[in-house]
Order: sequence, then structure tokens, then C-alpha cells
Amino acid sequence: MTERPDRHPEPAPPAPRPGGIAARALGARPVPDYLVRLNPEQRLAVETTEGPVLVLAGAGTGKTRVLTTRIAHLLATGRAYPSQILAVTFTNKAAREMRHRIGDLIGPSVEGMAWLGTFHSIGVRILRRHAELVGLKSNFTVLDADDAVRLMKQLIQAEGIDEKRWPGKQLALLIDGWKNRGLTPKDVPPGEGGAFAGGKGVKLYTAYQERLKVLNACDFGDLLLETIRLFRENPDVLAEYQQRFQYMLVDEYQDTNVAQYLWLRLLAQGRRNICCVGDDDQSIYGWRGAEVDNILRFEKDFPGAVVIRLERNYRSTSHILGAASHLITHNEGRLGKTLFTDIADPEAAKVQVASSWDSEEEARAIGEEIEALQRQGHSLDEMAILVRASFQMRSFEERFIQLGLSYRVIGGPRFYERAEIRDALAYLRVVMQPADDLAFERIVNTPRRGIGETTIRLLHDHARARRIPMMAAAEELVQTSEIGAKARTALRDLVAAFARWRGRLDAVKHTELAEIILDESGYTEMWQQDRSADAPGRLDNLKELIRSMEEFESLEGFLEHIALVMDRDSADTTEAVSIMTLHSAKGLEFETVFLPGWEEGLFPSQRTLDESGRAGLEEERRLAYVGITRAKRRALIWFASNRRIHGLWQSTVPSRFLDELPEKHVDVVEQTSSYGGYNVGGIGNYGASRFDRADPFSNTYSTPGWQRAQKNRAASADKPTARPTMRVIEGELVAKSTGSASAYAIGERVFHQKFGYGTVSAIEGNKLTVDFTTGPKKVVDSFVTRG
DNA sequence: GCGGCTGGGCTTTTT
DNA sequence: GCCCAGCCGC
Repeated sequence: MTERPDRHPEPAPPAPRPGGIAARALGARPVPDYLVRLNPEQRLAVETTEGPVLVLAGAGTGKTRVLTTRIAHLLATGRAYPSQILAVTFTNKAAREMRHRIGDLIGPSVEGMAWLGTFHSIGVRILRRHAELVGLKSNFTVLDADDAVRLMKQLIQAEGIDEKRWPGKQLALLIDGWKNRGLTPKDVPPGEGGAFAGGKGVKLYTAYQERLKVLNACDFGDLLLETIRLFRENPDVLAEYQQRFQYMLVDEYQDTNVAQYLWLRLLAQGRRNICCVGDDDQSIYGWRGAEVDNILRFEKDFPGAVVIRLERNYRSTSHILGAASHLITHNEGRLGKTLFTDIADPEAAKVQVASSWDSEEEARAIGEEIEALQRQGHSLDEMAILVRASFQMRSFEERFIQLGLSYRVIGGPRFYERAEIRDALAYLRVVMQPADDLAFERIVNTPRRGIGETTIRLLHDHARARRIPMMAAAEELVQTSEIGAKARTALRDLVAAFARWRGRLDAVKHTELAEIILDESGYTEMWQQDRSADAPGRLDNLKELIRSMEEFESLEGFLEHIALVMDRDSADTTEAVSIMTLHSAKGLEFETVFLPGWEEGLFPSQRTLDESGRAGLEEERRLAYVGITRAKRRALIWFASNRRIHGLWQSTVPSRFLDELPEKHVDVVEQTSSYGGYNVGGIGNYGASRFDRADPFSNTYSTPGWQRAQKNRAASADKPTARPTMRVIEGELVAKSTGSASAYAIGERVFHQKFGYGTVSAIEGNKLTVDFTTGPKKVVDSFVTRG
């Protein structure tokens, strides 16, 4: 698009009034060069420092530049100290990137920006300072999604609900949805509580929240929700932060959910210096609670807000912009922007649309296209394949392995989500916090020590009856006959080992201690003995974990960091094609972008259409828009006539989005050949592709690439295996059994589930010696009833 | 307590 | 068609 829409941003007060006192005081100082590099709209967005500002920044219009320059400007002009600026992003990656780029502008003083981070990391920071006001202790644990599901599973069991019909994961999704909308259990609309297990949704939500408090833990949603509650119930605390945050900046505002919106609005009500940057056309997270409405109603919430549109695109050719812009006009309810570029590029290729017979041929054709580009000297790093769903990645991986083409899959489980990392962290968590039951239960039988379900249930019951953590329960039970001899010895050794490791916390460097723990626990050995293909990779990951601990002062600092901030590692420097989902491509750019799988049902996704109707379709269309606008010079769209979905081959219909592309910016690659009675489309002749399968006698699965892929897949497919449990923090205080007297008396007749009837012959704290018919046993009083 | 088998179910993903 | 979880048999 080259036509410039006749739309001008509303005038805003420029910082120092020309000729005014401030301006004179500034003297004839030249415009700083960080401002000279901006276009007029960007500069307005940077210099309109006071009052609410909404920057509608289209794809590739310099959004991050505006944000970072704005911060640099606030600091350079002395409007705020680094510690008085709140800058929120959605991902750690974005936060890091921003910190880095601000650092380039202002130098080391960027270190003072204590409040640059994700919603969650800022939330946890605020919450730790005022934890007691919301019923937590400042050392509360942040549970990740996996821990939360385990907890919910347990509550579902406790309610006697059929776990198969009502899985914990589903409840987690439901509660997460409520939290995204800022709803505490009592706020959930009456109609919605029935959504789970015949009306028990809200009850379980309530129980879950209570349990979290007992565990002194928060889940991700609470980091926002509890901060909101903190602010609402403590106006003085809110006022303190409103005062502190002289200027607020929010990135990717179109992705905020209701909870984040409420959080921001509370804070912004103070100074009202809030600048939100976003693009309604790139809102693609509605399914996880993002509210485009937040961006659409900004002007209503902040009367007098200045709205600035950034429409000058610096990224893509006019064909790419034209195609994307035209496609997105099919959406209703937009704020409306039209991207344009001044860059004249007569050589630029139109957006290419091609078809293939099936997904395998699609992969072959794209593979050849990539190799052709590579031969022309294009870097693989500048090419990406963006898919709608991750199952599409497979055919590309397989093909690229055959070709020996190096690729990189972006996304998937993060480093700290891998089983071996979570296990190692669980050991460290228990050392730091013996009362961390979730961590304790995770590793109590990893590696296998013969402590099975029966023993764990005993520990569990005892812990619950005595209101103590499981570690303390273990300490007590190993002194009794409650547990079988084998398990008892194993458990006693484990408890002793933890006491030993804890004793060395101050004496040994934390990285060394971690190594000692992993060795002495037998955890490292477990993987050394494992002969499966991915075991070496896991050992590498463990080494990497220790290495990453080096950057931290202490174990404590490291653990706090890893729960919230640790990203997947990607020290991979070899040149490679990127394969990722459209969602994870947001914010990135490549010279060449391949967009396969544009078929009805897949893209737009049938499920989205079924679940969300027109709104869903529009979100899918925005996803298409995001995909096309990732391309700087070449965008190639593909669709297959046949695709295997859920194992079944289905013939498919081209995506409706194809017909929504403007003819003048698109080249349709006509079907060029046909083989054996069916059409084989594609760029050039890929017809032979169906016959160029690997020799059936050669084992393509033994190539190093394949093995690597298998290894990665196996590692990434890993789900933690430990079972759910609970944790009782205050129990720590009563963990020593000698403190409480038993309710039983010598000579009293008691009943025990396992040993039957007996007579109490001795009492030591809460431990009883009981003469059963099978002989005298030491048992804990919580295991017997009066008989 | 652990390994092997069977059946259900299957987008997108951050913190 | 494939993967994971949960169940069953040793």
C-alpha cells in the first residue's frame, strides 16, 4: 500500500513549550540524536510524555524503538529516575530485549530499571513485599502449571469426583480462565460454576485457593489477582506504588487480559502517565483470555488519551504489505490502520500461492525452494516456516533430515519444563524448603528407591493427620513399624541425606552442593544407567543447569529466578531454517517466510470456528496477518489437497483466506504437471517427488539428524511423573514429634488398620508402642483409633 | 513396585 | 496414526 491515509494523530503538548521557561533553560541544546532517528509519529509517541497515550503500532513500524526511545527520553530529560519507570512486557524475552536496547541508548544506568519485566515478575516482586497482607509469607512458592494441575487432581480425588470424566487439567484450564478474567471464587457468575463436575467448579476453585494458602503458594494467575486484591484492600499500599511509578509503559497491549487490565488501571489511576503500545490486528491470544476490547476502550478509560498511529512500515515490500493489509480489512471491529512503505522495490516478488498434493509434497517443495534460495546465497537464518499447528512441523522435519538441511524448531517445552530439570530443581527446593511437599513427592522415589504408592500414601495420611509437611512425617514414620522394612530404610537414608545436604548449605558453594546432591542421591547415576537415546541429552541438560547456576549468588536467588524468568536456552549458533507456529512468530521477522497448510479446517482452524464463531474466524485472520507480515521480502503460501488429520487422510479445501488476498499483490503458481492421474502442484516441477522416496532398504532413520530429532522429540515429550501432594508450612513448627503429647494412655486398647487390635505398652510423644497379636510395634498415634 | 499393554483423544502458549 | 496416561499382571 502506498496511499497515505488522511489521518493525523491528535496534537499533544510537546514536552517543553517552545520559547517557554523550560525551553530557554535548555538553551540551544541540539535535538538529541536518539530523536533524530525517528519519524514524526514515532517522535510524537516518544515526546508525548504526560498523560495517557495509546500507540497503535502496525507490524514492522518500529514499536520497540518507540518504547525504548521513550524510556531513554524520560531518563535523559530528567523526568524520572530509572526506578520510577514501570515497563511491562508479556515475555521474559521481550523484557530482556527491551533492557538490552535501552542499555544501548542510555548505558549502564539501565541497571537501575528495577521495574522492567513481565506482569508476573513484577507482580511477584510486589507480592513478596506485602505478602502478609494477602495471607502469605514472603517466601511463598510460585507453582508452575504442572504443580497446579497436580494439586487440583488431588482436590478432585478428595471430592470423590471421577477423575476420568473430570480431569485435573480441565479444572486448571477453567480456573485459569476465571483468573484471567479477574474473578475470585465468589465473583464467578452463578451460571458458570456448573461447568465442572455438575456444579462443583466454584467449590473446587475455593478449595484450591484455600489449599494454596496453606501451602504458602501462589500460581501464575495469583501473581496478578492477589496483587489486585492487595491494592484494593490496602489503599495506602496502592498509593505508594502509584506514587512510585511516575511513568508506565505497556508492550503488546492487545494481549492483556482482564486481570492485567485491572492491575494496570489501578496503578495508572495515580499519575495517569501510561503509554500502551499495541496492534489490535495482531491480537492472537483471545483463546487464553486476551481482550482486544482493552485496546478498543482505552480512550474511554482514559479520557483525553492521545492516540498515535504508526503506519509507516520499515520491514516489508509493498506487495507483502498490500496482501496483508487487504486480508485484514475483512475483519470488522478494527481500530483501522493502513500500513504503507516508501521503499520502492521494482524487483520485489509478489506473495506466492502454490498448492501441493499432500503434506509430504508440501514439505518437499518447500525444501527445494529453500535449497534454491540457499544456492543463491541466502542465509538459512533468514528463512522461516510458520505453521498453524505443531503437528505440521513433522513433515518438514522429516524431509529436512533427509535433505541434510539444518533446521531449528522454536517453541515447545522450555528448558526448566524438562523432567530432569524439574527433578533436579525439586531436590534443591527440598533442601531449601523441607516443607515443599510438591517437590518432596516428586523426587521421593526418583531415582527408584522402593518407596512406592503405599508408602507415599502413608506419608500423606500421616502428614495430613498431624498437619505437618511430608518430610517431617517421613522423619517420624521411619522410627516406627508403619512402613515396610525396605521402604523404611530407603526413606530413612533419604531423610538423612537431606539433613546432610541442608547442613552444607552455608559451607559449600551452591553449584558444588547441587552437584553433590545430584550425585549422592543417585540421580545422575540413574541417567547414566539409562540406555535410551535421550539419556545423554538429559545429562547435558543437568550440566547446563549447574552452569546456569553460576550466574547467581545463592541457591535461593537461583530458585526464585528459575520459576518465573528462566527461558529456554538457545546457544545454538549454526545457521538453520526456523520452524515454528504462527503464534510464536509474533514479533519476529525473516527475509523469506513459508506459510504452509492454508486449508479450511486447519487454517482457519475448525475448532476455533466451532468454539468462537465469527470472533474466532477474525482471530484466525489476524494470525494470517501476523504470518504474512513477518516477511521482509518473500512470502510463500501453500496448501495441500490432502492431509492426514488424526490419522485419517482427508481431502481438503483451500483456505478462505486465499480468496481474501488481493489479486494485484499475489502470484498464483498454476499447477504445472500431473503424475499418474492426480495433480501435482507446486513451484516448478516437483512431480517426481512422490517417487523419490528413500530406498526402502536404506534405513533413513539411522541418520545422525534423525537420531538428533528423535532425541529432541523424546526430551521434549517428557512430562514430569511425580504425583500430587500437599504441603503444610506451619507444620514445620511442630515437625518434631516430642513436642506434642499423645492422647492415648498405657494399657489402652487400640485398633490399627494394618496390625489389628492391640494394647498400648509405652508412649513417647505421639509414638506409641503397641502390643499386637503379631508382636510389639512402634506406631504413630494418628494411625490408631480407640478399640 | 515396576514394566507392558490398551484406549482415549487430539490447536495455538506465557507466566 | 501416534502419544500419553492409566490399568493390569508379574
